Amino acid sequence: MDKVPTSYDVARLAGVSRTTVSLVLNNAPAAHISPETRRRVLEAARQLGYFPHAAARRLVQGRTMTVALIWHRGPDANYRDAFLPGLLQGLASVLHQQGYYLLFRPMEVHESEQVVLELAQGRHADGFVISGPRADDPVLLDLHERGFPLVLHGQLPGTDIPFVDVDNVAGARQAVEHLLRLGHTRIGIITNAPLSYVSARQRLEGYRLAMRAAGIEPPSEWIQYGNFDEASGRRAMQALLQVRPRLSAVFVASDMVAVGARYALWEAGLRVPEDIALVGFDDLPLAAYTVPPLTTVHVPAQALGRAVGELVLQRIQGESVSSRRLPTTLVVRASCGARKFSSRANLT
Amino acid sequence: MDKVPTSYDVARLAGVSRTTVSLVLNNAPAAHISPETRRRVLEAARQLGYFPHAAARRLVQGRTMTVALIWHRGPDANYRDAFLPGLLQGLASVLHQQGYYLLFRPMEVHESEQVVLELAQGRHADGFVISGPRADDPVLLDLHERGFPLVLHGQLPGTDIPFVDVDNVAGARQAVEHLLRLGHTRIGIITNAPLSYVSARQRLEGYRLAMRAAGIEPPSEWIQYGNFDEASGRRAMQALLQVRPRLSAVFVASDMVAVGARYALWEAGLRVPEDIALVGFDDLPLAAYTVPPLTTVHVPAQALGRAVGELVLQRIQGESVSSRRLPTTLVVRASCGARKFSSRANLT
DNA sequence: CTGAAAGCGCTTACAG
DNA sequence: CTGAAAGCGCTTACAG
Repeated sequence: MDKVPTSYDVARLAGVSRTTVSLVLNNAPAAHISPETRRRVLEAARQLGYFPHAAARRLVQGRTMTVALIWHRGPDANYRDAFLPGLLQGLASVLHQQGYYLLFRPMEVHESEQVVLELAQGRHADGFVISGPRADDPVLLDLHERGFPLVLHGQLPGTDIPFVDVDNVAGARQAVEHLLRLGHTRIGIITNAPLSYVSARQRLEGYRLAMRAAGIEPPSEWIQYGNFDEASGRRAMQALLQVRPRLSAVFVASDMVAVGARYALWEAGLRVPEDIALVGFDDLPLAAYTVPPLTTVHVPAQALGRAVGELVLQRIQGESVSSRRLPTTLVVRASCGARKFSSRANLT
Repeated sequence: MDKVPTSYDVARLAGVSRTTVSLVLNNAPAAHISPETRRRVLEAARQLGYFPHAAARRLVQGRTMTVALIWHRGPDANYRDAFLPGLLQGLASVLHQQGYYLLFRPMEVHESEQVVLELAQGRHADGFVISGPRADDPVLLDLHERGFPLVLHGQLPGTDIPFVDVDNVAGARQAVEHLLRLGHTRIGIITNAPLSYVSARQRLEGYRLAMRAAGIEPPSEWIQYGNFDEASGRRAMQALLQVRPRLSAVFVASDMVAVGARYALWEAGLRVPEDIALVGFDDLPLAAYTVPPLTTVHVPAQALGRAVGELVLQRIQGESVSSRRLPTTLVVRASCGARKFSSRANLT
């Protein structure tokens, strides 16, 4: 590989000192450089294809201009993967706009938050976005308390580390209110995950709030628990089908789980939405192409990425920030029965 | 933020020189350190939470232990996003295993490969994986010729830059041979993209090879062109439905396009697979949950990521490598008609 | 087996 | 307006 030019090469070619090269290239505000000198330096740099050595800059400036995204893999890996491209896109665009780089670090189940400590202490990044934080590790809290810029994507109960999340309670509530408005009263729920997950508790809470506001106290047999995947949705729906008289609608707090629930209905010979109406949560790309298309709560993955990026950048600049709960929007398709459709014309 | 410990702090606490600290922590092979000294250094480092300053190491060692993933966004952004999590996961795991970090850099349509030059010349990374390379830029070839480790994900015609891709020709051929084996002879094709895309040309080629081997010369009206998304698939299928006598099967060289094609069939009141059999390409997660489930050619995203990681690491180590075409596997579900299914029992 | 010294390529006070 | 010098925190020959 060719040797790469240094600021010395640029200085020599332009006939100035390395100081001047640095001043020009960094647009140093104080130092006033003559237009002619500036031009010569810029031209020399361009000609040599010079870009300052990142490590040298980082060392002397004491900052890396890098944010690390810690991406937890876990039992919900498939589920979360669906959000990765959007989140990454949103985060990267905000960072790039401010001249920051993005270090991507997936974390396997067996790895501990020790990884974050290592990245932080070794100054690989100026700040961290932790996606899918786990509650059982003190490292994060310790780093946060020591002032290290940390922002969570997803909530971690019992800490004051700033987080970004979707407003799960309001989103679920919207979904259920929509069903209520359509005249349903016997509305069941399948959660997206076990209640050990914050999001599952919150979505269930939204369901309860909507029902109570309508004067309905849902009995426990109307509530079943999903576990991220389709199989869990199928099982849960089979359980709900035992309820007598039959439920007329079910809110499934995850699109993937909803796909399994829909399968169970098909197996049981029930039509959607004529026999049972369905509303999902997440608005995964596939939701628009299920049969019938799934009415669901849209989760704005890119906006989450941007928000998380904005917060971590503010933290890096030393500002204090407060957590953000992004609003969701209900996407009405055919599975809720709000739209008239012949099964043929509304496949997608 | 607290000040972070340096090797000097560790040296002082352990009662040795910084040289020794470095030797111990880097497991320097030559220098034999007494077990007692080693233990003291390790203990001191642990106690202080010391990790060497990344920038300082990079500067002195002349390498970053980082690979950059350049992710092109383009007209096919949605399409490619579906592969991002798998690719990223495979790539990151290979890199991590060898102690490398991953820098993620999305590239918008308006940005040029100049970005790669900047990252390379500024020594932000030791090597690059370029996903979705574009043919119209000389920067990549120039960097490659200067010996910079570059590996492409997806092919770039007319260069000898090593690439990793799926074997599109063989995959398409498999798909079509499967339909032929089921007794179909009037088999149409909808490409995944315009023929300006290498993968589209190759998949069409696989189709042609299979047909010719069966003694069938498909007329041009059997061939329609998709353009990544569902809408293009719908249009293309509508065109294919004009063919008389009717085709009995269609190979759609992209699952997303296939979803649109399937929609067109629904609109036309045709059943899958009874009236027209369908085979897709890619095996996106949603393929298992279309109605009926889509028989398709599986593209191993994670394996692509691992392969691309292995190649770039070898290039960084100075080895020369040759491009790799990974095999695909046909996933037989219900849309091809090979599996008996009642429409109810085989929704998923 | 261990330490003193040089040097990686920058930026940044500090002089002039 | 521009240059000489120090220093960021490491690793690595080189001595001892």
